[in-house]
Amino acid sequence: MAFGLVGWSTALYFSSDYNLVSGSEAIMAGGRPRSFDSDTALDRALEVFWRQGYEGTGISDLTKAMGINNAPSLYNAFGNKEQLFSKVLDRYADGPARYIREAFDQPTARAAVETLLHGAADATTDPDRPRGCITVQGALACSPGTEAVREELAARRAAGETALRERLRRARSDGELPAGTDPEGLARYFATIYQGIAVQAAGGASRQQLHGIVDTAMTVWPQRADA
Amino acid sequence: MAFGLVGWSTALYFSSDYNLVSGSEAIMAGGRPRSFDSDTALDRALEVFWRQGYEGTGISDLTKAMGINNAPSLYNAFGNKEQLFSKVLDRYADGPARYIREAFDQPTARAAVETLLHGAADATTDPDRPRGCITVQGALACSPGTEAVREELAARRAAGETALRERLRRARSDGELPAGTDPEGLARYFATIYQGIAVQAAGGASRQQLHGIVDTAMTVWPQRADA
DNA sequence: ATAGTTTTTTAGCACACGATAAAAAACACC
DNA sequence: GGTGTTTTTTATCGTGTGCTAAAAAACTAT
Repeated sequence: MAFGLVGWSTALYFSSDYNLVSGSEAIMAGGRPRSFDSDTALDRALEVFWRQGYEGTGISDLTKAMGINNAPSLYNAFGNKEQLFSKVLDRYADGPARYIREAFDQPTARAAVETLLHGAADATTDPDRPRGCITVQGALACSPGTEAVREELAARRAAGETALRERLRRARSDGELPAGTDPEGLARYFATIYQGIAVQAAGGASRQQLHGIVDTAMTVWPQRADA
Repeated sequence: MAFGLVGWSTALYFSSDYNLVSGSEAIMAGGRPRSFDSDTALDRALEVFWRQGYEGTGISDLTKAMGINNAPSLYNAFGNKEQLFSKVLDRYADGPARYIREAFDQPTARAAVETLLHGAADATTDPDRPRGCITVQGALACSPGTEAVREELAARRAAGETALRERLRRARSDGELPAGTDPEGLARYFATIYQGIAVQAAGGASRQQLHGIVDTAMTVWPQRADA
């Protein structure tokens, strides 16, 4: 009874979009095969959204870049423009922005922040990719009909800031940071640096210049009294 | 002869757009009077562009907000969308962003930077205006057809950074900053803070939080050895 | 071969975009 | 009151937007 209900409701949920690409490639039971690879298509879509922003990107820009001939194939595979953008953001986090999560693997908070910011300097000036950061320039300001996208990007930025704050909190507990340190304020400061670097990169600043900014920014790091 | 030629060519130049609003109100010789005030109309246009960005703003959004009934009146008064945006940016610099130029009136470079950044914290969170900074969020990323606007904004940001660099250079000459100070790098750092603050404000950070960021950012200020 | 499933293709929807030609309206000057 | 000038109004233009219904095509399983 319970199993039946659960199974039924689950099937009902998936039936609305089980042919959509979610994580890795979906298992297909028969039917005409896709003429394109979903992951590389997402990479192409990422590049366009990254360069042109959400509102600056048209469906035709996407299909052209993704190697999809017609709009219906795109809608069939990825849902509407907004859903596609979300999938693109996930792929961004797992691809070009993977360095962010990896920075938190550093043994000390200071090394984590340094790795994060120098990684940003590199990632936002990668010659093989668009300048800047899609999370910042994807939709900083937009028309009322795109508010949801703007808010999703703001939420993703906030999530990064939260992770940073928690890492700094832990560093204070561990004694890496002085007891008087304000983790919230410090995390906000480094998030501001991060986002400022994204704007600088979008404006044409060189990789070397951005690394210099990071070096300057790191000088605010609180020193322990006994150091 | 010379006067005639000059007068003629001047008239020719102005004849293409002498009815456009440039700085203050144009002197009109006869003709049907404007049904709207150009400066307040520009203020309304500024608000829309500020909130929605260049590409997120439609002509109909503008006419509605500016109190202009029909598109031709807008085109007649301000030229096309791109020209209107330029005039709006000028009005922004003389209005809500006036604090930027005024910050340079401070007696010391340090006071100038402090005034500039705390001014940014206030201006980007003014409850009576859109969040953030139009120079940053107006067109960070855009479609290929809007590249000129993106570049104009980048140029305006670069101009601010240049002014800051020159002020810091002077401070080094004056002895306010140590001889070993790098004015370019320091100016880039503070410009990054400024732009990061704009992103933070667009994302919903409070005024108080932004002032805290500024206080943290100012701790990098180089100390003289004899201080 | 047939049936079932999925994708692609074809064609087009309703609407919004930036921008403009032509005419009507409202003023100044004489 | 007429003339000249400028703005507003009316009615679009051509193009692009995000999106979709319906049919054809390409596969799997039987």
